[in-house]
Amino acid sequence: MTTSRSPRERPAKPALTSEGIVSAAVGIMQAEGLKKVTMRRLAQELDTGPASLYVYFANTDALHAAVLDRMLGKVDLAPVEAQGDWRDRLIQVLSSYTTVLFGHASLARSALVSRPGGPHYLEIVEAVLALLHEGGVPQAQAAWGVDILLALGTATAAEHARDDDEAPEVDWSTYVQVIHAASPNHPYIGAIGTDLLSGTPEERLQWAFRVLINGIAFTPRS
Amino acid sequence: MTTSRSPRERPAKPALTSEGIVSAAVGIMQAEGLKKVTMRRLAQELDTGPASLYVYFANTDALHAAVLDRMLGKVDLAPVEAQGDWRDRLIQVLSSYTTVLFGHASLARSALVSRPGGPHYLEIVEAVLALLHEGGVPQAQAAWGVDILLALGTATAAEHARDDDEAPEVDWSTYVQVIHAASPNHPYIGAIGTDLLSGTPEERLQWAFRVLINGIAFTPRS
DNA sequence: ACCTGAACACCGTTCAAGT
DNA sequence: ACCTGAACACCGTTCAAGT
Repeated sequence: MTTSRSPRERPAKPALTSEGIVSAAVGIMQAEGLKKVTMRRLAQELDTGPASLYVYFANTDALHAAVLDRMLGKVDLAPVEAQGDWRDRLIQVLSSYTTVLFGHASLARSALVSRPGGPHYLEIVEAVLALLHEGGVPQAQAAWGVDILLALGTATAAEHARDDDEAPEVDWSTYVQVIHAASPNHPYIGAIGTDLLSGTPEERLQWAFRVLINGIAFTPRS
Repeated sequence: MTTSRSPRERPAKPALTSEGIVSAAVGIMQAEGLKKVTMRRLAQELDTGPASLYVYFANTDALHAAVLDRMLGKVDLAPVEAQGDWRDRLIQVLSSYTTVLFGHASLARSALVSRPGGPHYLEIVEAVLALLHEGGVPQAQAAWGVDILLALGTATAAEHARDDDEAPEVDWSTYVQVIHAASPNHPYIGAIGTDLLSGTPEERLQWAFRVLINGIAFTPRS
């Protein structure tokens, strides 16, 4: 009487699909961090056993890669079609990419492990290539340049983003002390001092993107 | 009769020291990969219990960071004092840094997690700053530039290096198929085609370093 | 083909108790 | 201060058996 007629009373256990599994995984990640997105925890959430998930994902890395590509769907590619300097619009796309990863450090790290190749990642590659083309960057340089631009965004996110469940980033004053202590034996570090660490991650990354765009545009290949 | 007089028969259990623990950890890493460098496995190697190691390292990440800095001692900084174009010598130092990380992908990944700050890392930073100074790169640009140069080396190693115990890198032909499949909807990817993936990681990284050096030298901050 | 329970072989970290 | 055994709370992955 309770079970067959009224699926709302106890939500019917939904059939497993890759999409559904990834959705559940994203849910866990947003609530508790990627560290908790384990085969066992996910199976529990889906009311099944861990072994069932291996029908859809070969291993935990593959699962994380699928979560990553799902998240990359949030990247804002509108600047490609917008008005304005191509450099600025390229930086907007790259910043959006980085921002998505910034929210989940461990996700950025997984992007380093299994080079992303999902559909959303390809959209981003296409967008970057379109903007480099608009800027008249020689094709050979654009071909190798995309990779560098995205890799630097990924690496920055992996370094600076912190998941909720992780140890907090080391205190700034700790670094200042390290630099101060290093000064006697390291004259160049001493001379530059705290400017080594100045600026927000965002400011530094903006400059880094500009550096790369200039370098890619003006450095011939071999 | 056997134990007290002749330590060679059964090597005396050495007292624990940070240095000794790291040495044992490096040994395990070289034999079986960083994945096996766990508190439990290491304790077993040192003939003690896992809890003992927490006197020296706050957690597994801290242990891996110590292993990383030990490895960074192998980076060849001689080009700093050598003759020749400063750019070429800078690339030599950066290549040496990357090569050390290439041997152990998971180590490179750990460098992304806990920004390295050990003594050997500082030596490398100092070396890079010395060469940028020699090249007349403005100090503000050098200050932020070091970080980018090393981060790109780290990221490249994290992406391309494979540990023995890991899944092998995805087949090149797989990527070619992905690109081919993407062509209809992604004109720029289609136009560039396999040049997106051409070259060895080393060739690409050499060019990337050149791109960065040029960009850093010629892109003013703010 | 898809799903499952149960098992194997591991983990990190803490804590109370010892020296 | 340093070291330890034991415990708690987890993991990934495989496999034989079921539907």
